[in-house]
Amino acid sequence: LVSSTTLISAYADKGLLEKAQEVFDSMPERNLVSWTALLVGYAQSGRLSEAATLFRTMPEHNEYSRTAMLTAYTHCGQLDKARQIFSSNPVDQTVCNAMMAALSLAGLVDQAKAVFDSMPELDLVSWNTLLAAYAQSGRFAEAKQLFDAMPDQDIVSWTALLTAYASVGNLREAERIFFGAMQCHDGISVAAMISLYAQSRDLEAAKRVFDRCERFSLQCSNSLLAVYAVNDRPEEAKLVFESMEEWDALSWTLMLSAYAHSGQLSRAEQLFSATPPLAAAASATAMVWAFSQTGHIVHAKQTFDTMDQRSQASWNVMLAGFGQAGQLSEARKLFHQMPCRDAGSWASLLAAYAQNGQPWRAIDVFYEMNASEAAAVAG
RNA sequence: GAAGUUGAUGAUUCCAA
Repeated sequence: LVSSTTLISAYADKGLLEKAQEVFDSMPERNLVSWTALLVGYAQSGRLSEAATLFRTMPEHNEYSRTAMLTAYTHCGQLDKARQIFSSNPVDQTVCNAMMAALSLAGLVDQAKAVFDSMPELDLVSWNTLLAAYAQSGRFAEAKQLFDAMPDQDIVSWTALLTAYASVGNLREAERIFFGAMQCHDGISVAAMISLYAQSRDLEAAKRVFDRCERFSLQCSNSLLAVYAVNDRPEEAKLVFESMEEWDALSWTLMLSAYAHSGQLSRAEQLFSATPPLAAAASATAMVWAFSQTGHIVHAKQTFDTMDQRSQASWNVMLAGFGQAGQLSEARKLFHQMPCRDAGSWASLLAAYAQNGQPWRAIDVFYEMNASEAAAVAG
């Protein structure tokens, strides 16, 4: 039982869900841990419907499975469902922390603070979550105040503080923290500093930090790849990509969009054909986007049709593609085919009508939304 | 001995640059 469950987790981590499912199916008996491990696997690959089905059919739940499902809904923009899990179960520290993160992701920082205030016990994750919520929403004063009030701080807290300084454009203070106050670093803290330099348009400094810290490779490389992709430097991106020792789905997406951004569509296609299964869904989405951007809506649709796992983002990208191409009836059709819709889907449909001289239909669409969807779009 | 929550990075709407 234990070793099969370990195997499920291992496959799930690598995005090999078919394998994980196979192991799960062949188990003579299962427990909550095995169910949850598989659920998390689907959730992390963005396969929400499969995760939800597992959650519904599993014989029992505990804090682990509830937290996992709550987070899965959050990452797919389904805050309502996350709230439902939260409010219909007994209070649990980790579930509260996850709910705070969910609210923060939806931009509802004050509601996250309300959860924080209601918690009987706070741990480091609770403090860090609220700190990050302030930092990400540009509420610097509150972030700093909370940081100083925390019983103790770890590298997560320090990195969040770094973001807080960045959000108010205080690069000097961020440097002082990164090179001075912080006593240790990991891939994410270095990646944060890289993108901070990139935001202040100092690509040289970004590269310098990267060169000094290559031992934290994957996260730092992705961060630098993103810098080059956005700044139209496909050659430098290629150098980074080829020097990497491991790649995740994001690395592939970044490299593809570096080519796409610079108009090198054939190079993008070439790379796309070499994409490993782990990155297949993300890469295909990037290609759909690249084709739509360059007016190749037919190719975009073809690529979309060959995908066997469609994330929420991929549906939205395709929808936006039809909008840009002026194919409104296709857009509307796709919108109704989508298994679920998040704020981005509604926004894309609205934009499609608005940009094609039919703003009144956009208004109709707007009134079709229910209140929570409208709130999400407004947010 | 196995599973969940927090920090950086990308693609989808609007705006800005």
